[in-house]
Amino acid sequence: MAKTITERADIIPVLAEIFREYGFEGASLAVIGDKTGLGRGSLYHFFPGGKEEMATAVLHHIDTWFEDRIYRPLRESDDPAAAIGAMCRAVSDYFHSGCRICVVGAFALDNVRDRFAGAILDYFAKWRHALAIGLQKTGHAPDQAIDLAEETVANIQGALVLARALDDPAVFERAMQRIEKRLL
Amino acid sequence: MAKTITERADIIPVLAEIFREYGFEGASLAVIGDKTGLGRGSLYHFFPGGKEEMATAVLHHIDTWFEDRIYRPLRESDDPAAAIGAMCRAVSDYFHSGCRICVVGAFALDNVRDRFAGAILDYFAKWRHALAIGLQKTGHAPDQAIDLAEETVANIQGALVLARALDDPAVFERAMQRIEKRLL
DNA sequence: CATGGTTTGTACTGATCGGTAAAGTCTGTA
DNA sequence: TACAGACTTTACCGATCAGTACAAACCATG
Repeated sequence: MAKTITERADIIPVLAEIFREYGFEGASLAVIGDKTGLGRGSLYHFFPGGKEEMATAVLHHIDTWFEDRIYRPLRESDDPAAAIGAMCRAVSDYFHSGCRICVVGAFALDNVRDRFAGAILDYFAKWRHALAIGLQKTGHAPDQAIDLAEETVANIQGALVLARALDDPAVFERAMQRIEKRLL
Repeated sequence: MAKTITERADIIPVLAEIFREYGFEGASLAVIGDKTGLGRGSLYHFFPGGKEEMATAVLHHIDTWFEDRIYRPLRESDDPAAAIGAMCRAVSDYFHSGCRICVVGAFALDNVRDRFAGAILDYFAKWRHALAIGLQKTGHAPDQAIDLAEETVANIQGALVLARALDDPAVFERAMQRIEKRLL
C-alpha cells in the first residue's frame, strides 16, 4: 500500500509553490495532498505539526536559499559590486521575472503574519543588513547604505505586488533594471 | 426584535477594516458578524451576494476615496506640485503612517486576486496614470513620468510590506520622505 | 524467508465554513 | 389603528476544514 520514494526534503519545494499559489489559509490539506501526491498519513508523518510545520519548513528552506545565494555573497564577497549585480540577477531569476510571488511578503500582508513573525522579520532584516554591508563596501556611507538597502528591498517587494496587480511582469523587470542602475 | 439604525454605507468602512485585518478568507462571517454587530440575516440583507459583494463594496469605496482625494487632484489640479505633496500626505495619513495595510495590495498577493482582478488592476493603473499626469505637468517627459509614477506606487506598496514585516512603521515613514523628496 | 520499523491509504472526528429559510419585530405611512 | 416593507434573529444546511487513528503495505535488515 505504500512506496518509500519521497523524502521530506523533496516535498518542501512543492509545498513552497503551493503556499505561493494559494497562500497559507488557501492551501488546504486537500490541495496539498493533490499537488504533492501524498496522503494525509504521509504528510503528517513528515510534518507532525501539520500545516504550521510545513510552512515553517518552507520559510526555513527559503531562508537557507537566500542566505547561501544572496546574503552571504553580499556580506563576504571581495567584489561587492559583482555580488550586488549577482543579487539582482538571482532575484530576477528567483521570482521568474515577476511571475512568481514572494511567499514571505505575502505572509507579511496576510493575517498569518503573527504566527510566522519571527521568520518573516528575519528574512527582510537579513536582506537589508547584507545589502547594506555590500553597499558600504562599494563606498556608501553606513547610514546611506542602510537607507538605500531598505529602499531596494521595499522596491523589490512593491514591484512584485504591482506586477501581480497589473498582471504585467514587465513592471517587475523595469523595477529590477532601475534598481541595478542605482546600486552600481 | 429589530432596529433600523444601521445603513449599508455605515458598514462598509467597518468591513474594510475587517478585510484589512483578516484578509478575505480570514474574514469569516462569524468575525464579520462580531465586528459589525450584525447577524447573518442583516448582512445578507445588505449584501445579498455575500462576502464577495462585501469585498466588492469595500474595493469600490476605496476606489472612490482615492479618486476624489488623490487621482483627480493629480490629474486636474492647476498646481501639480501641490497635488503631489498632498498625495504624499494623504497616503501617509491613509495608511496610518505604515500601521495600516493596503487592502488592494494584500488582495493582489492573495489567492483571491483573480476574483477581484478588475478592481485591483484599476486601482493601481489609475494611480500610476494620475501620478504620471501630475509629474508631466511639473516638467517631466511623458516616458520618464510614467516610469517615475510606476516606481513610486511600487515603492509605497513595498514600504507597506516591509513596515509590516519588520513591525516598524518608521520604515514606511522613511520611504514616504524619500518619495516626496524625489517627486518634488 | 522472517521480522520490525518506516511509510502510506482510508475512514473518521468535531469544528467551522459560507450561505439559506423562515418567523419575528420594527418603523413609516395613511 | 392597520398595513406593508425594511430589518433582524435564530436555527439550520451541506460542504469543507485541520487533524487523528489505525491497519495495510513497504523495505532494509537478519
